[in-house]
Amino acid sequence: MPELPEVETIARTLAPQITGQRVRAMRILLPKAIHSGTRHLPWLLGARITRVFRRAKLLLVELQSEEAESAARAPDLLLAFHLKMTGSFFVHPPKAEPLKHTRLIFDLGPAGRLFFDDARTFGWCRVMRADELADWPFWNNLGPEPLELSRKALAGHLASVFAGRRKCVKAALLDQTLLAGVGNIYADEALFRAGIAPAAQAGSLNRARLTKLAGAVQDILRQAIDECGSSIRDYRDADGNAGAFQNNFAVYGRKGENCAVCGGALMSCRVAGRGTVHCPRCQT
DNA sequence: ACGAGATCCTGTCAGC
DNA sequence: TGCTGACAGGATCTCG
Repeated sequence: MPELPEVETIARTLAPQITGQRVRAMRILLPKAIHSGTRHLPWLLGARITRVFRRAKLLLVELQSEEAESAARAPDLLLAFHLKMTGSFFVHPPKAEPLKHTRLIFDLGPAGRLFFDDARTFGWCRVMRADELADWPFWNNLGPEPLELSRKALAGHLASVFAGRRKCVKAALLDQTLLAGVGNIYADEALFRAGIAPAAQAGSLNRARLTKLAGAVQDILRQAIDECGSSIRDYRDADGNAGAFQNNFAVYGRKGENCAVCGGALMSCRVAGRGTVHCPRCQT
């Protein structure tokens, strides 16, 4: 379940392996993994990868088509991947054949074959011209990056987008149009650190509590990036390494265990349709 | 306009 | 031992 820290880690580990390489061929093993239709696929052939980066939970691969390269124009193509729960990348040797869950293969010639694997098949890839990004509603509706704002600015942003909202704060944190990158794990962890009950109404939180929440979200995301993300079951980065932040979880996956702060039992419930663990004594 | 719930999908695990 | 059902969850869709 790659959230912001996991996608960031994947982008950082994948970039040195594929930047500068050309796409020689592409193989689609699961057609529904391509969300954009196939009209742009031919442009990918011969295109050179110029950048690998992240926005929200999207992994973005920027390319320069052969046509743009010969005309000395800027990179003009973009692959946008959403890994959803089980998407992963790995660069295999040049002749590697697909694995059980391989959905897409990008043949990079002597540099190897980039596999997009995804057991649960929720993940997808959009193939776009770079200038089509501005017309993509999903992209346009994304909220700000939590680590690109100061703590004060993030608190102010939360105050403004949560104002008047009756939905619970956890659902609001998971809403990518309000804030980008936070998923179920880091929402639970941030709410615990901030001492806020997941079911509290978003619009009911005062400025002091929102400031605490803003700090908790930023701290948790920074620490998780420092530890290369969290590995639940099968998450691996593009070097095949597991993250380590799962060892720091205070609540996620710890239902029934004792709260590290007050010693009371951690409770499990459903909030916003998601499995949620919290400490009823520390979070109000 | 907003919010809640169902939906997609397959691997894993608890319980019988 | 082997089967069944619950569960995991991001974004989208439908419905109230």
